[in-house]
Amino acid sequence: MKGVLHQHGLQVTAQRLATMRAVACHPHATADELTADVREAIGAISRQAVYDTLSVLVEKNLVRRIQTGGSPARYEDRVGDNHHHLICRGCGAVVDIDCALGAAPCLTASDAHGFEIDEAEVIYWGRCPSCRNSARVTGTVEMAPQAGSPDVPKKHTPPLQTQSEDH
Amino acid sequence: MKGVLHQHGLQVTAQRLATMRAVACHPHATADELTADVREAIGAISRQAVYDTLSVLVEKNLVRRIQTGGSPARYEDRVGDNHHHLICRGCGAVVDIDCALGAAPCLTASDAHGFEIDEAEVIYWGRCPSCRNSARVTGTVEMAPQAGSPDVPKKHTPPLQTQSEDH
DNA sequence: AGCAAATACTTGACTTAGTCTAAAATAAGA
DNA sequence: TCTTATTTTAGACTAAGTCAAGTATTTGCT
Repeated sequence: MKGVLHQHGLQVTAQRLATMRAVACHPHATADELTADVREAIGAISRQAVYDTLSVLVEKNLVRRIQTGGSPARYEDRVGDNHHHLICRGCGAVVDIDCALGAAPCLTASDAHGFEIDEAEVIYWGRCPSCRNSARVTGTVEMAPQAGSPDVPKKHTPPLQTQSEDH
Repeated sequence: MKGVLHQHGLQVTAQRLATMRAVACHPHATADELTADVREAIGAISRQAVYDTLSVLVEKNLVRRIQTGGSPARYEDRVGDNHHHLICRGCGAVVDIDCALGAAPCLTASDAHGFEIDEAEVIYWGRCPSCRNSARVTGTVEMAPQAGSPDVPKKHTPPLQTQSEDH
């Protein structure tokens, strides 16, 4: 792990190592969650140091940043293998999905408009099993909610069940 | 246009009509850009009214919200036809791309993990022709920049050349 | 046309996620 | 060990968007 940093011409610091470890242990975690995790591990770290480390790692292609749908950026370890993500509209859980089409053919757009394409990001949006259930339960109750869609969990304090299901 | 609002049980107001018109004229524009546009059209509108109108339209599936990569949300008119987006890493320009695979087969994930998938969002990341050129020009200069990647345009005041190339 | 109720708009404070800057601390090479 | 370059910290700042209370506009009804 130290070696990886060194190879890329980066100084080896406790903060960086701990941040890398945190990303490895909690795929799809937000910067805030990672900060909390690193704090538990090494006592203290500034928010800024975590952001900085993550940016450096993203730049060096050691970590991938996933930024979607208004929710804060998430980070993961799995780079290089073109895999995609399945995100629950209800609770925000993120699950890895292997590319439906094999290696990287989904990189091919029908018409590139002169662009030089370097990545095809695919995000499947849906509802995880438990959110499907709870939506159904709420739906049967005969208590017509005042306003707002009944299934969107009010946006505050997202449950954050970030779990990876590697296989 | 009034009819569309009416059909969905929404009150017809000048602000809403103007906002709809703005989205139609400027696909992939941000809320701020749309606000500016509406102000030109009808004199004044609050930021909040624009956000509110856009949210309602998104909810009714009359407008699609595209939220990616740290840049502010963008809105477009084209709904219902499963098309994708090609975004320039340099200037943030967004271009519509017809689905490479036909109607909607890209909705099929290899393993849905029990999720009920309702949308597959595909974003192609790359570099538009003009950003490719300017990067090359800057690259030839023998002036080794101090820090940061030489091609990322400093993040401030994004050029916002949001242009749609419908065909 | 006029009126009451429902819906929409305005204003301005607030929140969240992230960035900038300058100073203090730390690591690496001589 | 000393010096210099790089990192980290702290805290102010910014951008994008949300919340809430009060005011204004639409709409359906008479």
